[in-house]
Parts: sequence; structure tokens; C-alpha cells
Amino acid sequence: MTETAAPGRVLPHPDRAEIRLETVLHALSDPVRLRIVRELSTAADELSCSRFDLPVTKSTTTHHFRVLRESGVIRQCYRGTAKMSGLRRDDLDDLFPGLLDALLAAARGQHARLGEDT
Amino acid sequence: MTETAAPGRVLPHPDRAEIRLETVLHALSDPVRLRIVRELSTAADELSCSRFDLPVTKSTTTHHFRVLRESGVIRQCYRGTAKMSGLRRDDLDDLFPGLLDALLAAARGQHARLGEDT
DNA sequence: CTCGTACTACGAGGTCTATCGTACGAGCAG
DNA sequence: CTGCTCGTACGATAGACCTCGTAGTACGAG
Repeated sequence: MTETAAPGRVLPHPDRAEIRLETVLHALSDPVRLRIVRELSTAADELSCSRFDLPVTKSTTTHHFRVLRESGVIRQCYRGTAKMSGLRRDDLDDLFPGLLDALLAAARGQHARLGEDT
Repeated sequence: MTETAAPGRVLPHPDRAEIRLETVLHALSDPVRLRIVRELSTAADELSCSRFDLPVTKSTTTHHFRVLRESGVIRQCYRGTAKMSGLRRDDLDDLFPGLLDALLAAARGQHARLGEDT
């Protein structure tokens, strides 16, 4: 196939320089999204959206993944019908050194402390 | 006056154990509040609300300080008519080790990079 | 007591967000 | 081609949020 990709099959991401701290923090201030990021961080590779067992419908899941992608927290691409997602560690570490690690540690710590779902 | 204190003169703060990461991140996802915290972090001591020159009205300023206090990011107390505010470094460092420093570094870095107001 | 300053409380307007349901497109297995 | 699964788009709704203006309370100075 010579064409680039099917329409709607290409996903817009912000450039590294366009990533803003407030937007990232806002993206992570939602419990569902924080949980996605936490699970994503433990996975060695990228994960498909359907790998997650979230307490919301599929529509809402799509919405949350988009917020994460548009804020620059994750990178997404299609692989067949599956949409793979992975953390943008390199970009985030470059922009905000140590922030992602501290954030993930805090998220895991709180999760262990309060032991909510998942 | 026989009553304990004037109404509204006592400020409710969340206990350390009640501070939630999502709430903290949400509190810091607003540019005005992030700026308050950034200025607060450079001050050796506590500051009064009127020390800040924010691009919003006083009503809105009160609102933002309350969000920060109720999320557990800052501690506030009255000193005469002035309301003093200070970061809850000890509590935050205990709950989320390294997070506050990484956050402040990220905020300063972005501020230096983009050079917005203030 | 009176006044000025510092901050708050309340209500309103406009915007954003999270959530859902339903209907649809893209790819893969028969 | 026919289904099946994965994910999207769109519309709707209810709630939260930022902002403001006005009116009011607490404290200290004169």
C-alpha cells in the first residue's frame, strides 16, 4: 500500500517544545488517567488500549487516552486494529528532569497506601 | 465575645494522610496557582496573600489560595488582618518524596524557557 | 467609636470536563 | 462477502471550574 495511512489513522501529537507543565499536571489529575499512566509505566513495551480494565465505558476510555496524548504524556500509534500507547519518557525527562519518576513513585506509593481498585 | 473565635477566622486544612496526589496535581494544574507556589517556594518564610501581584481580582485570588490549602499544598494562618501562606514541604516530602522539588524545578525550568509574565 | 485595610462569602456567567449511549469505520478470520 | 472486534465520532447531560462584582466581616490605628 502506497498510501500513508487510512484517514483518521494518524494521531496528532504535540512537539516536545509544546508540552506544558500545567497541561501535563491536569492530565494526571484524573484518577482514571493516573491509573493508565501507572500501568503504562510498569509495562516494558507499549500496550493496546483494550489491555486496560478501567471502570468506565469505551467512549470515556478513548477520551482519556486522547487527553493523555494531547498533553504529551503518551505516544500512540496504530498496529492493525489495536492502538498502542506508551509513555513519552524521553521527552518528559528532558523537559522536566526527575518529574516523571517522582510522579510515578508518588502514584505507586499512594496506591500502596490506600489500596484502591486495580 | 464569648465565642471561641470569630467565624471564618479558623482555616480548615486536610490532615497529612488525607492529601491525595490527584488533588495536588489538580491544584497545580492552574497557571495562577502554579505561580503562587513558585513564588512561595523562593520565599524563606511565609507570605501574606497581598504580597502577590496576580493577574486576577482579589476574589479569584482568595479562591486559588483556598484550592491550594484544601488540596494540602499550602498552610495558612491569620496574623492580624493578614493571612500568611507557606508551603507544606514536610508533609508533601513525606508523602511524595522528591515530588515537590521535581515539580518546582520543572515549573522554574518552564518559566525560564518560556519566560511568561512575573 | 470610626475609619481604612485585608480578606471572605455569595451569587452569577461562561467555559470546560467526565460520562454515557448510539452509530459508524478499519482491520482480521472464516 | 459476512461477521466480529477494536476503536472513533457525535451528541447530550450533569457537574465542576475560573472569573468576577458586590456586600460584608475581622482587625488595628487614630
